[in-house]
Amino acid sequence: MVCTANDLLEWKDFPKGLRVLLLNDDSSSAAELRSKLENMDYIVSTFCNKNEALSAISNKPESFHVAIVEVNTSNTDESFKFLETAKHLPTIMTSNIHCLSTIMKCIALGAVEFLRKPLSEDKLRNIWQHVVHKAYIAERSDLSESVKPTKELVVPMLPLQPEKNESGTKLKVETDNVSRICENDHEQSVSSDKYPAPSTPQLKHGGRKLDDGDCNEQTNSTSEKESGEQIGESKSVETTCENRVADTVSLSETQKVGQTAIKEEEYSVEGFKSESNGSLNPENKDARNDLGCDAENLSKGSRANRKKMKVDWTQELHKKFVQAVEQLGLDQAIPSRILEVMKVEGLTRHNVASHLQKYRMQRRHILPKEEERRWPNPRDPNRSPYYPRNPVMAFPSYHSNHAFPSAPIYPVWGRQPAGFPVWGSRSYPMWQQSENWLWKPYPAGIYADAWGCPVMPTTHGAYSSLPQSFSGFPRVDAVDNGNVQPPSSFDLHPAEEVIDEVVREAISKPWLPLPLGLKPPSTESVLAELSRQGISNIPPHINAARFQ
DNA sequence: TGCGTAATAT
DNA sequence: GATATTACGC
Repeated sequence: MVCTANDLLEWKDFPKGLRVLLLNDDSSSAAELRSKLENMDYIVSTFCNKNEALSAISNKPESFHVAIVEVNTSNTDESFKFLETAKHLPTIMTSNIHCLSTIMKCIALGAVEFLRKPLSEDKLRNIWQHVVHKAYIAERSDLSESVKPTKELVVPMLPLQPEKNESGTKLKVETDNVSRICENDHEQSVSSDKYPAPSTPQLKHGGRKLDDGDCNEQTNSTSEKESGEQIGESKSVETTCENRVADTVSLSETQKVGQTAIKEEEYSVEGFKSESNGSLNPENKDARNDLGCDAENLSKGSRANRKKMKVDWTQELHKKFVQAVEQLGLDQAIPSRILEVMKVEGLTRHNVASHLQKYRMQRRHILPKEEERRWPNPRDPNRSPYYPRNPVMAFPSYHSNHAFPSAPIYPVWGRQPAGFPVWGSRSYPMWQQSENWLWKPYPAGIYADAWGCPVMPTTHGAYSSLPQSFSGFPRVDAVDNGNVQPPSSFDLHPAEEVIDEVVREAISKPWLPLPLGLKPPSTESVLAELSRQGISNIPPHINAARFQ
């Protein structure tokens, strides 16, 4: 280790006195560079020969904190060898070369940064950051098996940084920043030398000032915020725009890309899509909060990236939801249980609760109105008391723009004004109607979700396995109160005469939706009946519908 | 801690 | 305006 964290702690006036090894074939160029560095109170040792430089390093490793090596077309191999040999020394490559492969190779061989010429003072001034980074990384590596918090390690270094920390508050902000950085670093790398120090920070952080207690929105990307570049940020007050990102190439860039990709990784959940980057998992909220000021002050785009994802209640997802509700029964359908039944990864109890809320609202407020409209007179003799007044929501309005359901569909039956027959309970509003909570009519080949056509339970098992609305004929009074009660045995097993009456009515009035509890006839039986009646030509749009 | 509902955000 | 999310009381 060239320079340890402890060394830094004891280093007054850091980075003054930073010892720089300068390896440059071109003596005039070297002299110019040396002059600049010395003006920054750095101690420069110039070499024009790789072997001499390596020898010096070998003899007195402590003599150098950082190396600046000139690469040109004639000495690339030499430079590469230097990198390979002096791995422990943070080495910055400088060059006029714009060849990406060369740059990449340097970085791959351990160069902490590749600076294109001309070298601005800003670039040179900040070379010390690589020393800090290296020291910190190495220290952490040594402590990899200890529980020593990274914050403890780095925070003491802060006072060594510029005098611009004027107040405790400001320092705290910066401290937090650094600690977060450390944590991020910790996530991304375990092996220190594997990853070079961050590229010259000021080049990417715009004019963000340390003493600006507020976190300005001067960064352009989240990844920059989250990368480890803020170490020594205080040094980057005077930033020039002349050599921005394109001038600086280092693996940090690569790291950041990967890191960002991970952070922005989307959940791939059936029926979900993300409107913003980030995890669907709302637990990330905590992570965001942890970012505190930074998170709160990200640019608008970044903020959007961190926005909690909205769940897109697609038809498929809603179907799962309703199935879960059906399975549990309305009174048992609480968010946590629905969540369990749905088994949709990434979906949270909150998501379900919200959806359940809407679901209930629709049941409670819209359906009764619809029912009133359809059955204005409660004493209507045609109104069978055995029809539930509040059927479960069958066809929500949302996602009408989604593709047709791939799920099994119910056949159409009866003739509707629009020419589309439909199965369903008479107590369901006709779902082709334009009420906004209903599915908008499909242009052709009307399909409906399975819940649009509840069927009589085929078993008489435990009540809890069946939703009231589907398990027979819930008591109207109970439903009207908004308190759905388990149906009585009568509800579960209506008298035969009642069933007969319902069936008779269904047969005599085929244009009405089927009441709850009646299954549509099978394809075969329909075709057989039509054939028996001498009807052999089936309209294509009916035939196209998938009969079950 | 989880639920239901109202308020707020998108 | 519709819907999702969040806040809040229970």
